[in-house]
Amino acid sequence: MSDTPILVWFRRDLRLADNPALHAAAETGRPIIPVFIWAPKEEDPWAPGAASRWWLHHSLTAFVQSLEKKGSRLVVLEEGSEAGLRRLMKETGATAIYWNRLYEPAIVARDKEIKSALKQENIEAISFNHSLLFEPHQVANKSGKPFQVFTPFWRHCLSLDEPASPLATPRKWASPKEWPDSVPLDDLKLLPRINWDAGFYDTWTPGEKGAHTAVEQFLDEAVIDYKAKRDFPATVGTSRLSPHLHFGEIGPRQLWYIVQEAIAGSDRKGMVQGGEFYLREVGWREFAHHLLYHFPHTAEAPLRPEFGDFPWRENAEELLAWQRGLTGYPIVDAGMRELWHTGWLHNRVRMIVASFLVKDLLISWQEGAAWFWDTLVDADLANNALGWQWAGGCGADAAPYFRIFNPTLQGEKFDGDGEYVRHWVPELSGVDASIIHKPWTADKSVGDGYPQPMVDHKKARDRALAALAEIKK
DNA sequence: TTTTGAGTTGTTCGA
DNA sequence: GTCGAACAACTCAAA
Repeated sequence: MSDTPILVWFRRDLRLADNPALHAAAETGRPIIPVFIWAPKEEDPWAPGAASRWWLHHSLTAFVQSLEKKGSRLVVLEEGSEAGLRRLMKETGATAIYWNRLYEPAIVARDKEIKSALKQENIEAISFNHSLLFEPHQVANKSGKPFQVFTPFWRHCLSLDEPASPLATPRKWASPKEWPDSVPLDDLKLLPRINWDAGFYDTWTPGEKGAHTAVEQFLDEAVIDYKAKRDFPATVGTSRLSPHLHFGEIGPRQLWYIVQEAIAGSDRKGMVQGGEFYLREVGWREFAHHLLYHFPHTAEAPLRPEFGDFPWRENAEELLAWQRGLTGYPIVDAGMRELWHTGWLHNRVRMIVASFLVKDLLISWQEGAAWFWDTLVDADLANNALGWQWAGGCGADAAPYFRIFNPTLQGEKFDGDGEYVRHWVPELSGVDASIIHKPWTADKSVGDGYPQPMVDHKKARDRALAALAEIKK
């Protein structure tokens, strides 16, 4: 029994360093069979979108290579998770399964079921925390309830014990004498059939190594001025780590210690402030997971129930104009085109395009969330739900009622010289900075082929306020 | 139980 | 151009 193999079930923890399930399995000295199961139906209705699948394909490819360097392999299955695990145990004589926990409602339910079924049969099924600094069930306010406001949530987290130090990559581990069959990665058909992902390759390097390169770059360049620079989409002022974090190519505990170390090792004031602000953003990721775990309906439905009656408009044509980046508001269109081209969008611009869809067009945040889900390489259910509900005013935001972004003003504030717009909206590349965020005010027509604004913001704002007043009653 | 203080990211108006 | 107040009285978390 003690030398039977252990299955290490990899999901979105595609890394060797600080991987608790792998680490624990390696400690036993028993043979390890790494397994990945592609069973998107089990995550329904939130099976990975197209951009996510692109990332997953390349992340798995990189992960297979790192495993092979250790003399190991990745056994890929395409079937139901429980059935696949059982079949593999039978085939290999494995008597234990280790994995790292996830927190999406459908996955929690599935994993719980598998765990209790296996445990009843005396199979060792052990799960670990790899993806959060503070797990949802550890954090509660003084009345024992989950938090719904970020600041007290994060203050509370920081008062708890510091997250454990990251685990080292196991130097080596035993492998089974014979490897079971594995589905070739290409057979999963994760890559898009039409070639819309060309721009992704210039932008991203999925995989554990790519994640660490991104961290180093962030520490070298951006973290110093993070607080000041992170709002300007034309500069590389953010970490761009979100997809790496989502797929677990790096974990937040690693980030926590890397950033703390950088702060301690630097005498530059901006580093302390930048580092702390950055970790606060990591805290938002924690908060998003906290909320989705404790309020599992919030991927689909508003956290604030009164928003169930909100008079959203349905308008396929306007939704399409937004998706295509043809709204006539340059900063919105630049953002939507960056998203389409790179599978990612700067955080400031996410807020701007979201506010435009929800407040200016009065199209529901769920429509926006669905589009982001399909097009973002970092699409993450918890973060997506929190972000869109925040934009919609129906989520965890203490004072949302009068916050309606003005797309012209936002453009002028955060892309003052128009560099970002010029890059993503070539029709406007020759337009002067003074009017690039309001090209419709030009004396003579500018921007060949660029559309007129699809709504008048002032009127749209009044319409949104009226709609908000309606559900207040 | 009641009270009190505070809340990611904003905009507009009028001085 | 800059600044503070109003937006509208809300909800959460802690004392």
